[in-house]
Amino acid sequence: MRWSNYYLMTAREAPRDAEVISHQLMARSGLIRRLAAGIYTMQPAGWRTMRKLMAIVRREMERAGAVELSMPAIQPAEIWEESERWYKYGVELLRMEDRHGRRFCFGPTHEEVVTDLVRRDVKSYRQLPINLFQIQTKFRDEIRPRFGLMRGREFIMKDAYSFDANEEGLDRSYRAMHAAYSRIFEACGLEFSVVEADQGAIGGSSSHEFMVLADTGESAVASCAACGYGANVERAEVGELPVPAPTGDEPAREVETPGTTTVAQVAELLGVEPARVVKTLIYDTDDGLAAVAIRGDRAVNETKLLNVLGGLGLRLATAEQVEAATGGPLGFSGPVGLAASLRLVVDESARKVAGFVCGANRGDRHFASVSWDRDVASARPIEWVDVMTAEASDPCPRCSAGELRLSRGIEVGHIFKLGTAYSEKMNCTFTDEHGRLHPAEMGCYGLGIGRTAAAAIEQGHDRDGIVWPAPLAPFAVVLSSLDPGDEAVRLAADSLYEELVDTLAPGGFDVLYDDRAERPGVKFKDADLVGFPVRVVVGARSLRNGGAEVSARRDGEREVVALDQVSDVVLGRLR
RNA sequence: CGGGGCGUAGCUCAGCCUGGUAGAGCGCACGGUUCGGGACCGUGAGGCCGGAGGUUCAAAUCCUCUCGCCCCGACCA
Repeated sequence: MRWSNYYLMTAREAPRDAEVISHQLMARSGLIRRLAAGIYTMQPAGWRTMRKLMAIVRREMERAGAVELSMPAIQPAEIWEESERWYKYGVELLRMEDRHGRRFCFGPTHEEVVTDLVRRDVKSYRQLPINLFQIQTKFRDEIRPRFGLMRGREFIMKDAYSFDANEEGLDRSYRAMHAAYSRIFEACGLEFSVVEADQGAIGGSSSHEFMVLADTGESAVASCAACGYGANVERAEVGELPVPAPTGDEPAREVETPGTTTVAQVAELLGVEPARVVKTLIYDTDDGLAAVAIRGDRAVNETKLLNVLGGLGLRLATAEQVEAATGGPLGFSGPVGLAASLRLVVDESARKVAGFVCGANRGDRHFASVSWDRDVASARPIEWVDVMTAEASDPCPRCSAGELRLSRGIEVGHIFKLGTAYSEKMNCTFTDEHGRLHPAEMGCYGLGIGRTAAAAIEQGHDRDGIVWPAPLAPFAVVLSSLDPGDEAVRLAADSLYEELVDTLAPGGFDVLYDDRAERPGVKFKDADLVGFPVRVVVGARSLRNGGAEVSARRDGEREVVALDQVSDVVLGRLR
């Protein structure tokens, strides 16, 4: 491809709305152009990167036995009502009506469509397992799209869905996808880690996220260097925390604590460590109010809490709701004397605190030396749960040696075991060898194409621009002719271009020939900005020096190479 | 949805407070000088100052409404 005929326009400045580096560099290097919030055109060079990534994904998916198809983006409401997600998915589901008033949505994911397809085609265990995938445009009406391709409203995703006859089969399908994803991200040259994830609204029994590690990532990950445990912070467990020393069997007593509405204030006033204080939060849930108690030095993990309490959402109760539920003002709630009708869940970590301090459900009053068994459980039910947010340096939940480290990552892939959640609701059943009907065991596997490309830039860039991993670069090689007006240079560059194309094409490597009538500085800056892994420079000077100059974007290492050696050297650099 | 901010040339922005001829840099076109890390000089094209309404002799500027966009929070397959 000759740059003079191509469509690749670079810019010195990034658009004002570009906040993260990948967005800035994609915009500056002419890869993407914003059309509306979270909606982007893939310009030709950007689309080449997407196509390369999609080719890798296709190759590895097919190698893992998945079969490609293409499902509609527009989906009728009926199947979403069957799965009940028409009601549960919320505002992110872009709904619409056709001219007859029939209701549709623009698919954010395709469990319903694929389940509807398979239930019509698959009748027997002999037809299983099946794994169907597509690479397709999705739409999610994100509350806050941002960061360019990292969190768009319209975006390209590879989604796969497996159907098995039993759980063992699902395990196999899941492991095959796990392995395929690992190969994909390795092939892309990305540093990533696989962590346990929260299942969220999609449901199911198990899920893992593939995280590309980057400080700008939107997801927080907890991991243990000692044993390899890794989990999204939304889900991360915590090992045994040190417990404050027990205080003996002294009875609970009420103490005056004027104006102390925070754990820190109470702890200071009473001269105890915050871990000895148990804080009680009142949450407003789909099923009414619920009280949540946790050690005072720790934060509630609302994702875990939502999983415990059920429903679609929760929020902290208002001061009025707190007062109505507990009889005391906000800031003085506690488990002692709470109405038995009010649901009480307590984090396991608080269970081991003997003789704790808690709110008295009266203004300016706390209880001290409280015992769960003696003072709370005797009067009402308690649900012991894990709703704690993991923090850095917490003990690892899996091994005794390690401690948790928190880092940030970009979620580029997510795999789920769905089990029979959809197949039961949508009656996707097959006949087993004994003639009995069973719902299919399903898995679903998503991989963000644009997000992966953006993550590659977050991981690979420097002051001058993008440093692509070679497999994802729009072109593997840029050939810059510095003096296109000079007959000798032009002839040498032209023939070098032809030769490079011939030599590299069989290996799947492509060449962009910068034959533009631009000054050398412009060509160098553009080549660095767009980030072609290998650069070949031909100019009057290089010819005098004996040929062309070959250099690598990543380390800048240059060498002058005789013209007839250039293709071999370039090929060597790319492998 | 709550809080904050911004919409002026293709891009980045000034002008607005204190109403009176719409500006700069980059980019673009043409001419010239340059030519190995985003050159320089000259000339030029390019704007419903997001939209609507209002105040005023007069609105980019003041007021109201509205649309779009960004940030923080809430929320989040």
